[in-house]
Amino acid sequence: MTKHYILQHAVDEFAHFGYEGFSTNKFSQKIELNKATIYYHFKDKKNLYQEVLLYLSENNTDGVTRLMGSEMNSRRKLEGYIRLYVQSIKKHPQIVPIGLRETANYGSGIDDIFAREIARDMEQLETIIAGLPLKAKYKKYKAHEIKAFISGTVKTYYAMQRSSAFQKSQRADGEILDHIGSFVTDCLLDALCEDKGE
Amino acid sequence: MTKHYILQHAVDEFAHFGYEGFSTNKFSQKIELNKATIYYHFKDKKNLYQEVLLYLSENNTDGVTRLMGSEMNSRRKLEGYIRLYVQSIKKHPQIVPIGLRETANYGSGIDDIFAREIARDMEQLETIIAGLPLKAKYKKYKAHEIKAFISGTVKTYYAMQRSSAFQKSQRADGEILDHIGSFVTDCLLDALCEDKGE
DNA sequence: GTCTATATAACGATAGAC
DNA sequence: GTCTATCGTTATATAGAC
Repeated sequence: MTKHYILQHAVDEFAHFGYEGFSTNKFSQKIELNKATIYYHFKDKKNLYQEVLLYLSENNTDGVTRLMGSEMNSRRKLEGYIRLYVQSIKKHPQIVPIGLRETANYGSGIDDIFAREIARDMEQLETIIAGLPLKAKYKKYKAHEIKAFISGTVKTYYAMQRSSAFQKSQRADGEILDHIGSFVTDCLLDALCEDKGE
Repeated sequence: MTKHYILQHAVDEFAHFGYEGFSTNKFSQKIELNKATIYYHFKDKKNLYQEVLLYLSENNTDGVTRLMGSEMNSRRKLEGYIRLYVQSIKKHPQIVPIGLRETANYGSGIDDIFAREIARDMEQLETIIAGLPLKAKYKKYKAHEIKAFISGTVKTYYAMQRSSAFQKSQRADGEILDHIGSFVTDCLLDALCEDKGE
């Protein structure tokens, strides 16, 4: 299906150049399809980008919802939450640059549907945290700080490892992401939770 | 001085729209200066952007260097390192969106001078970490993970608080940044270091 | 559903008057 | 040092043939 073909390649193109840097001219040439064909399948550039965002966020919330319904304790649920996040980036590494740019735009390009998905994700993380045996000094922190820790650290580390400004370790994506995922999980649990609590 | 006037406003414009989204036409109208005047003071758009990056990174490395030469123990030095980072964003909040987009670009727009500054910063952080009484399980982590934690979490949290997609707390910049700075500091020291070590 | 051809606007950048 | 005027290019988007 042509529409799917366009979408798949648009994910890479937006990840590489960003929304403003994305050119329909160059993109159509690169994927060897006429520009008008793209406009037949997608209303405009903005619509194509929104579909890309939707495609990248698919099934993420489902996994977390399944996790919430499980019998695990809160420590395991937080581990699972981070693992699901890492897995989503393994599946679609384009989430990293696209997500970082969205963060940089202070959510100006986020529509209502997306805002609601974000709110739901934040509520689920909030629930997990509420079940943790938090040390007293960490009780003032909520889901926002933890979310910023997880997504900020994982994306930044992945981008650093892919960056030309740092010595490239040339490790595979999966290895890099598992590594930083473990760091975030260990760091969070060791810092925030009472020893061997729960 | 006109050149400084242009630069000051360019910082805001690039922070708002990104490099590709920055229009010399609109920018010149906004600051009520002729477009040709801008091109008299700056060779081209790329040069203006590089000067913006340079302006935003001024004096940051100096503070860290001063910190390194002090008599503090490594815990205090790490606290100081994070505080200096937070202060640099307080002084120039535009670092957040611009920095996030640079990270998203995997360092493709970073020239050699900048790459060397980054490398030096990383070495200094490495030295601080080497002096910490790390728990055995954290000895495998280096400056890259810690750097990603600090800069990723602070920037992401600040952007989230400024974002329309989240409930805005309407706190002032300084308050937001001190808050997340404390979180990062506490979290890092509590997780990584042996209790009351050193 | 995919193409050719084109409309219209904005882009970055510069020549030259003052 | 700042302006007017304009160049050449590229951008997003569409009308209409097939």
